[in-house]
Amino acid sequence: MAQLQTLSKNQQVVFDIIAKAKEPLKAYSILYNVQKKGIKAPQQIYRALDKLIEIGKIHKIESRNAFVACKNSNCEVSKATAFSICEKCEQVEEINDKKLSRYLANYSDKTGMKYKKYNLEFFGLCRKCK
Amino acid sequence: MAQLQTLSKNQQVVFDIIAKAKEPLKAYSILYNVQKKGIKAPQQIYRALDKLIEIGKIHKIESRNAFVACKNSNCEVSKATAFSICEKCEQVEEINDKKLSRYLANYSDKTGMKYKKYNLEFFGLCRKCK
DNA sequence: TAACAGCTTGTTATAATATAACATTGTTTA
DNA sequence: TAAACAATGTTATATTATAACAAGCTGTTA
Repeated sequence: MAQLQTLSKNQQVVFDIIAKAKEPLKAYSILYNVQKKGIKAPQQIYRALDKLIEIGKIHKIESRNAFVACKNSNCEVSKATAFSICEKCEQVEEINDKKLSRYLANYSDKTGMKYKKYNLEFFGLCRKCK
Repeated sequence: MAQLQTLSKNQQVVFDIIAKAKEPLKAYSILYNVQKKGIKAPQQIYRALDKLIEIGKIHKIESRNAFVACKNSNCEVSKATAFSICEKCEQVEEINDKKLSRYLANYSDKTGMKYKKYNLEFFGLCRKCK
């Protein structure tokens, strides 16, 4: 069951900007965009980002140091993420594919490691750019 | 066919340190370790790293901003990478699993995107830490 | 051999990303 | 209401990465 999560003021401000954006946003670009709302320091952004990631409202695109809103199972803790990234226009889409996520969630290797989480990033050219 | 690649002086120095390390190395930690060899500036490290990645001798662990030597198909351009990362001891292993790599290399989603590359990072606790 | 192209190096400076540390305020809840 | 916890504000600093420019090496070719 998705838990209703009340966002704090800063968390809501940061989330709204990310959710409205069409592309992944960088922390400092978020910062510049919210300075009129009284948020002045990187720390405030990063704290909000950390919390939003923790509760699964956003994801970090590790290869880009940028953040996107979760489009899949809103409000669920994010421990299984997959993205497609266009190397030309930098458009990022979250992949929502039950088969893929089931495959990866059940994956176990020979080292005996127990996985709790994964992140997969595909790179290529999107339909427009190819 | 794996192409024999001659590394330049700086490239070799940086590669040797990464290859000898038991854990992923950060760029600046590499820098501190090679200052006795005459390499003084970050730029020299990053240039070597870029080249080594390009020719597939090392990989970047994106979630850690750290670098490991390729243990799989040495000297092949790296476009399909998978790692297991222990969240406690930070040990990283490259996963070499034909089935997994075949599955991901052939993966295509409904957006019509053509993938040339992927990177997968699994997180959990290694055998020692769990 | 001179001119050039391509790659690598060296160097200084600076940009971009992220966290430490400390003081304060708000909000639950026992 | 006091203790516990979450969130905020703020200054400073650490960490990661690139820009920009000058120069050296190596092989080609005209």
